[in-house]
Amino acid sequence: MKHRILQIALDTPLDFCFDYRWSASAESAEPPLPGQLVVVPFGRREAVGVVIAVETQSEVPANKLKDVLALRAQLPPLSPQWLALCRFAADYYQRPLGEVAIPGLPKNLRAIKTVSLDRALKKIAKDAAMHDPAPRAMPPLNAAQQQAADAIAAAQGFAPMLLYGVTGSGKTEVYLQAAAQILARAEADGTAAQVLILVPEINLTPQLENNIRTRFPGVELATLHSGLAEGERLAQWLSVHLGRARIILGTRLAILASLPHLKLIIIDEEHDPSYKQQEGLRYSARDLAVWRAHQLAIPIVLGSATPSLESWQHAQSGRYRKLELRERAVRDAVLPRVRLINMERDKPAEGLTSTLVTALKQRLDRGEQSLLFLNRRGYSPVIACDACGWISNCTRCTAFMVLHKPEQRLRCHHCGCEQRIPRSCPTCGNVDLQPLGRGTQRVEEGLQQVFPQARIMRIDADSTRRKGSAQAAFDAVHRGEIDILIGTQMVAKGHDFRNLTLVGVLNPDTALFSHDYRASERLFAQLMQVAGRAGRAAQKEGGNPSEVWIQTRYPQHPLYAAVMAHDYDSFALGLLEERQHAGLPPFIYQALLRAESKELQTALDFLQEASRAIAYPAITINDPIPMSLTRVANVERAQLLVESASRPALQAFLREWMVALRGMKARVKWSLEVDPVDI
DNA sequence: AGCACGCCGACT
DNA sequence: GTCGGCGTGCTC
Repeated sequence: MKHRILQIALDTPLDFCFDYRWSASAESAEPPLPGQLVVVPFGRREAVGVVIAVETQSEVPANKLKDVLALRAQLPPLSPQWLALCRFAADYYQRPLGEVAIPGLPKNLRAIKTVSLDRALKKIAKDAAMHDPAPRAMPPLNAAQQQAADAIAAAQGFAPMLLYGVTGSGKTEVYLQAAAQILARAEADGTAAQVLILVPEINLTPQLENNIRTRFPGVELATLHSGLAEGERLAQWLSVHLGRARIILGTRLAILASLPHLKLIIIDEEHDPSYKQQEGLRYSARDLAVWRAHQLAIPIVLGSATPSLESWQHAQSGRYRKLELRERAVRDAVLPRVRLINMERDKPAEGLTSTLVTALKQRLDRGEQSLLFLNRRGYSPVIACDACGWISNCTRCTAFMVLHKPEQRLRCHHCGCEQRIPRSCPTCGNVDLQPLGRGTQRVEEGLQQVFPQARIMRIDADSTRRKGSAQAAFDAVHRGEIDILIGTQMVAKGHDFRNLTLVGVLNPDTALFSHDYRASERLFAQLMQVAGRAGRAAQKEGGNPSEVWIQTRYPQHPLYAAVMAHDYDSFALGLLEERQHAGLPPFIYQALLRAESKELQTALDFLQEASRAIAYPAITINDPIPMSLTRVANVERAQLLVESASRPALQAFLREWMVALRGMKARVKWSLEVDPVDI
């Protein structure tokens, strides 16, 4: 048979594959294989697609069928397992297969013109040669670490494990030694093995990459994240796809990579919200990773000091095996003492209570470092006129314009629009406009007044806009050139500041009363994480223990009691009980239909119609409501929550629902999110 | 989503 | 007279 029909997945919103004719030619007599890339004519343009199936017939009328233009034969086919992963993700998140499979491929492979893989391959070889072996032994583990590493390495088949360890307990060492054991065993057996390590944000954990390189001399390491340049991305992706890279360090997008010899998956800080993609295909890299481990029958490690309630629940029920690290890895490094400052009694000036100022002063006198955490960038979240009540609303969004003092501008954090700070009130002319509230810039300014001699640095998205500037800033802290660091959640993650003995948390209370039921879970994780920055080195003989001070107006709140006791267990138990009573995840499953339009009513009407589109048992369809941030960039947004106690029932409903919605010819832009995290 | 076609308003 | 606004329809 000289002719075949190829079913091709293309990156379009159309939810089906396209059939193309393939004819044997001089250079390729054999038909293509599923998983190969092809160039095809598509409408009036050309597109790169993935071969899904090779058939002998098509249901498409012969006069509509077009010929495949080119086969990317130089690239080994993507594996059936990879195609199955894409198919699962497409099904589960209700997106077309091509939209899952294609955008994750390097741009150079998706380009119409042929690329030279040779150049990329030479680059890989050169990079590998650059890191010559300078062999270093693994540091000794404590008993709990060793037990965990051995358990991971000894696991057979699909083995999901929750590595629950306090901050600074040395989870990374456990990952690396388990990986070393698995790689060594494969080498002894003469088989190929790859270990995938996912991290929330690669730029915030630069030590890890160096750590792996020195620990695994001669072992090829690939990194996959969105910060790579195109040529680099192709080289890294190829080294993984061709099975050369043995350790793959990546962010969430790495879970969709071709990993032909995958034998172990590790997800560091598994609770971190960054594992959820928040646009396009809204996947959870953690959930896909668990599916992938199940598919390949391999172990997967979910590591955290404050696991997601989903994973914790699985560990409690026995579905995941729980491995625990209860102590800090560095001997004599103890957990910091966490205390509260009642802001009703100790009134803050410049955002700082006298207790915190005294603690900062002590650190300055002793030559130790301090970290202040405030999850709000800018100078003040809003400016207002005392005389007439005007406030700096964004004209395009239901949000305030934030004052950015260094640039002398008001800026909307949602639509990005900016303006100069008005000299006087736009409505009444009053020249005395007041900044209300406090962001990192304002705290930095206040600190400079209180401690004029101190070396103060601010780290947030604004201060680190230029590439590499975040790294430079963190390096300065590590070199001891900074006394007081003030920052947003950027400073809470991963960094191991050895001379840091004080953490101050300035204004965490807003999350206590959020409408988002996950806010307290996130706040707890954030507080534990930032508290964990203190006291990572061994405590000096007779020295003072590290301290964490939390400024709050609600010192009686149970969340703070749990943070003070470093007691995730009972905090999680309480939250899970609440969630069960309230019928919330992880006890039920959700999907969210969003609609946007110039007119709010149009969006709500569409959702109302959608809610009546089909009837289905065991499904709760709630009323459409405007989103909490209703208008962004002059677009009104509304949403409709769908719930079920059964995941299969929800999946079956969504499949039928999507068919009905696509047939509705909506006048709005709509999208579906499965397992939403921000409601 | 792209990318075309198509039918009406205001510019050199 | 043309340039260009975005409604509508198609992609094997």
